[in-house]
Amino acid sequence: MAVTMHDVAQRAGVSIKTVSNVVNGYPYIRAATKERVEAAIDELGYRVNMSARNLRTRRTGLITLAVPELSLPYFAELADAVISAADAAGWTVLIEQTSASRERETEVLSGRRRHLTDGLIFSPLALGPDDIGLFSVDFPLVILGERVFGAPADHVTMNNVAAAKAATLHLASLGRRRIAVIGAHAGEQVGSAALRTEGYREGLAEAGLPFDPELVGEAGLWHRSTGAETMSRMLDDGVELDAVFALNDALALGALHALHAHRIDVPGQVALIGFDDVDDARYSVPALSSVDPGRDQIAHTAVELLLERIAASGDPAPFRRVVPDSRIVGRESTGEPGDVVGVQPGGTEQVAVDMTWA
Amino acid sequence: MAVTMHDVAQRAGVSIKTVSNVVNGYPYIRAATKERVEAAIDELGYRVNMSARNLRTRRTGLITLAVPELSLPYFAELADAVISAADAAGWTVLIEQTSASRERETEVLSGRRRHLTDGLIFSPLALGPDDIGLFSVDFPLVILGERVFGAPADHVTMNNVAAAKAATLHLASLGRRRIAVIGAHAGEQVGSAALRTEGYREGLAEAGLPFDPELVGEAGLWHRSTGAETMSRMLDDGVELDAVFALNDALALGALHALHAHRIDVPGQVALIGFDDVDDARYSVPALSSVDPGRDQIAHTAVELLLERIAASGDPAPFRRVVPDSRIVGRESTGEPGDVVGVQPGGTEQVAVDMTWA
DNA sequence: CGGTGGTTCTACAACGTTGCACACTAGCGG
DNA sequence: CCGCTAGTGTGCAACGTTGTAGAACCACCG
Repeated sequence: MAVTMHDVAQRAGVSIKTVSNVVNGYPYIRAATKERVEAAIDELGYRVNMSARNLRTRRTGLITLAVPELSLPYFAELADAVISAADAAGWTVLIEQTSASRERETEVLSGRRRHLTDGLIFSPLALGPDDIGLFSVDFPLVILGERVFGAPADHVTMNNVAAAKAATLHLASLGRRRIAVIGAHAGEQVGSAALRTEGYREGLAEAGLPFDPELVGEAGLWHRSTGAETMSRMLDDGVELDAVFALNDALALGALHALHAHRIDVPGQVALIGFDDVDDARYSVPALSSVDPGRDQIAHTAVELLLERIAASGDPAPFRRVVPDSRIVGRESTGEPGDVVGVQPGGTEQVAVDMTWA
Repeated sequence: MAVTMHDVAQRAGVSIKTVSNVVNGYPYIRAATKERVEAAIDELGYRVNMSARNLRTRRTGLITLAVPELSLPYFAELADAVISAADAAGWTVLIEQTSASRERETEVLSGRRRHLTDGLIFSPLALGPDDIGLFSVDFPLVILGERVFGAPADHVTMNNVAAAKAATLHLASLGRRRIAVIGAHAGEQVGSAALRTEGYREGLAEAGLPFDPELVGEAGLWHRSTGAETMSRMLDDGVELDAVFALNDALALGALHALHAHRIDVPGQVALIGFDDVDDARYSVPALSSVDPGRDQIAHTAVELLLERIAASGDPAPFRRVVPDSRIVGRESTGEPGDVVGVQPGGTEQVAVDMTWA
């Protein structure tokens, strides 16, 4: 049924191995031979059988990207960027959705699908520092996000604290004194919520503004709906505020909805800034100011680090932590035209871990 | 290095084939033997080598979903739904982004990656009826969308004309007389734009409203930016209108932005409805009315049809065309609370094609 | 006691490819 | 004319799994 190298070899009058050599670009082949083989390939419509090649070479040419959900724009855009970056390097990406459940995130690290691909780029949302043992794996792994630090793996993250501080200071620089935050997670010590809230407090302090617990809006899930609910609750409770820092754009867009429903003008009465700079931000009404954490660079770097690990399989090279530059993008919701109004530099750090690579 | 069935067999004191049988759930195995094998598997941390299994069984357990771009929310949500549906059936999805380019769409049908998976769910945006030859392929294929009809493959589509007509009639039922459309493609005979514009004209006719070319806004790409530009242009040109039907939600959200910039109240002065019912629609300001084309059902059906084809590989079963029910969802942008205000039924059609299945 | 049928396990030969080692040719310097 | 190198092509043996066929064993029936 399917055409194999054997068929091609027969038709071109050469050995199977020569066909293999042609297909793989082995240099020492006479031009005439190469042409004959290529002609036979075209005529028969031959395609390499990936399963056989993968079995023989112990490589699949695939990498996995594990994210909570594609219907969250931040992750959809991240996936887009990762797929494009991998594609440019000749690799193919398989996406796993974890729904941010512990069970599924654990499965990503050890489940049946693990062996389908040569490496994993993983953005955990349920697993945390207590699960760090799970991340000591014997395959190339790049961790994304703010939940797991110090695992024996490369890590691409963002400068959450600095960027959140800059966002808060930006609101203060506009003359706002009652700056609320939306999306906090009470009592959490790790993760984006904790880090960004920390940045918020640092920003307040530097601006000489008091921290007021009343201005902290909790929201476990960072969805538009929870952003709207939290904002509504604060407004209904009569909290006085003249600016809002939402810990991501979905929350911000939800909050915007609620502000509108309460007939509050943005940015006239309340200035609003989000975090992530998803595509939507540009087109909301009014356009949403946001923090661009360097998503494209994150995707690009993650793929690059992973492919390096795969290529160097076995080398106990030191693990790296990379933090891209982030930017404050000012748009209508803070009364600006849509420019980058601030940059927080990132950097790269070598993390020597005395753990060898399998 | 890696643990194989051979190692497990040795440890459990059975043959390799018995390990294989245990792993694959073959029933005639003594409980004691099975336990011994399973213990050995656990102790050694054995995982089946997919490449070898795939080579032997001529199946990969993977299917491809080819869409233009994940950063377009409609496709991100479609991908989410397809991955979930496939996952529930034990299959894994590989996503290809085509950027809606002819070259990449052609490659999806015949490129090097084709052989990585057992079947393809393909939503073409560049290829059209003239390329129908390309769709006569010898592998399981399910086509999505409105660009290619009559190809020898299963097809899941939407009732574009009926739904667009219903959306237009809905605007008319609110008393609007000058209903504009945004996103038309002049001169095109196929694709979503042509079908939805056709539905728009039918709706006008049924409502007894005249068709006015001035009310037709062209927009090649269906992005927020083009929606905003087109809407702005029409308003700047002084076109009189009291309602807008945008051919997708991205256009609608862009148009909303432009309407706001022109200080036009929605829905007070202009009622607005989109198409696709993406998640965003619920959270714009004001919330956007839209047409839900049955996205979940589309994803679910596409996976189901594809897996059936894969299972029945070789059978020349008649091809099917499936059209899910679509719904008009009325929200604030048409002055409604957020309910389904109309359903257009779909259906299934058997398409006998005298072409056998490879 | 032979035959029958179900159960449990195994040996062997693929699946289609590539790594390795090697054979052969031609050219060239010594 | 020998030995060496560079260029060109081949045969063989894996890679780790499963399909096929059948061996061995155990009741149980007539």
